[in-house]
Amino acid sequence: MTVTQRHSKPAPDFPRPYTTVDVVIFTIAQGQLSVLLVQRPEHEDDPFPGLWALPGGFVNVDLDADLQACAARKLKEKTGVDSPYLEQLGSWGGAARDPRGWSATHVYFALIPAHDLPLTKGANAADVAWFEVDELLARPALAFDHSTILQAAVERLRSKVEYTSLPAFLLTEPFTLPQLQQVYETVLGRSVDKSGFRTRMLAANFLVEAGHVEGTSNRPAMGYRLADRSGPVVFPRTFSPRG
Amino acid sequence: MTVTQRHSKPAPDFPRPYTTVDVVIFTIAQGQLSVLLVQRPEHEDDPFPGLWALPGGFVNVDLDADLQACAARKLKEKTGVDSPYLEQLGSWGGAARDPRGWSATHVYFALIPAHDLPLTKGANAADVAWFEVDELLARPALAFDHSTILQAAVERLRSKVEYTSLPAFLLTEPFTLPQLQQVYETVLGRSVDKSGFRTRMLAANFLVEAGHVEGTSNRPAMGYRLADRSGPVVFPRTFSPRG
DNA sequence: TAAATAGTGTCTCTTAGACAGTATGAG
DNA sequence: CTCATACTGTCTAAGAGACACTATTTA
Repeated sequence: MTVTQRHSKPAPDFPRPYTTVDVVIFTIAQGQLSVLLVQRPEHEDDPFPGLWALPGGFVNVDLDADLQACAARKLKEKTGVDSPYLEQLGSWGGAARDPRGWSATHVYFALIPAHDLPLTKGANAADVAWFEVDELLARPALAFDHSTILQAAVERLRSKVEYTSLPAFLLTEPFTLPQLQQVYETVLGRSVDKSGFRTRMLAANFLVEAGHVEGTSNRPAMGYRLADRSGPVVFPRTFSPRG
Repeated sequence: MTVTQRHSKPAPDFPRPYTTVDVVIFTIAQGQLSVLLVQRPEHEDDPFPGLWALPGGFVNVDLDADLQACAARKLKEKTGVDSPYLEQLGSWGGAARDPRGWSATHVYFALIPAHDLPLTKGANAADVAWFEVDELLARPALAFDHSTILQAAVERLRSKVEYTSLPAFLLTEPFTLPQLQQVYETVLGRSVDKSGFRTRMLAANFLVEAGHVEGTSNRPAMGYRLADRSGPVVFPRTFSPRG
């Protein structure tokens, strides 16, 4: 895809900000909500050398048809995952966030199934690793304004988990209701009543049975798949326990 | 504010997309949910000549400290309103949305109190007018991808109105509960039970009494102001009537 | 007193939450 | 058998929705 200058005069010759796309990639690793980061090059002339940052980079106007495609490309490059849950989080732009000048980044957030990539340098690229979200939030030290962005992403995720089926996208299919409940509890950071949880999930009608799954031990549980992988289901209420 | 090239090498010399900011400005005009549009110049070489579009334009890297400031500036220019409710809606970018080339727009949405600007050309600038949202959605004919963006903005607004105090930002203070209820009903397009509505609003604890307001006729009603104008309050449940 | 709008009381029914119970597998 | 985990039943209390009622003004 190339930029075509059709029968229109060019846009006024304003100085243009840098345009980038960043992706906040969540997974459950080692039983913790985790996010994928890449390490900035150590070269002194690069901004934030050696610091960790969200995966992302400049929009390529020849490769990327639109912003979502650009985000999907970057996600594929870092994780190999092809069709995860991917939604737009927002955009951050200003004069101060990048020492090279005025820049704006379009941020997406992705959920991918539990990844066994250990919490060390990754396999696909050097200097890629999973980090536990809670540790990053406690000691924010990411490049650019990425700590702020990460915080917004976690807030959005935790808030949506209260009333949607989003956590299902963090599991490989088929999964069991106890597994799903565990993911909810991990993300929310609190326990949830089993009976109410099951009623709620089944009433929302977004799961289809997929035969019994041989658990690691004891009684096998029913396995489920998502009826529709295009997006989460919204529950009429929140999970909040009684006041 | 100018772009400073500090002790960092410049960013790689990728072609940069155009960067714009657009604002979806809602108000209640003539008892209808309405949005402010500006007419594109008639000049043949301009994209979408003569069509109506959302107010917005290129980011000015010298004037605008960040995206939000840019949106606030554009809103002030068109309406004179200074500190409305302003939240980010999202961003749209791609090769196809502007004939002049790859572009990305950061979209904000604003709520301003009922405006008496008639549904004709405005006072501040030529070619500015309020349009009823429902008519625009029924016959989408805006420039660029602005019909798509408007639809997303209306969906976001209607969805948030179900469980937040957002409509209060569409009223001038002090306002009465019946007035507020009327705004909810206008935006939602359905009626709401008076008793439940009052209980809910008062329980949410975001209103402070401001003395009785002389109504246009009959019994005067209590006037209220917002306890906190920085953002809406979130209700624990939705407005949905019983199934 | 009538009309109009502001504001309250009350009943019912749904349902979330809590928790105790039963079912079904492994060893 | 026991133990562990999957799954179900039941009680209770909060609160939303529906609607009828009272209150306070103008004309």
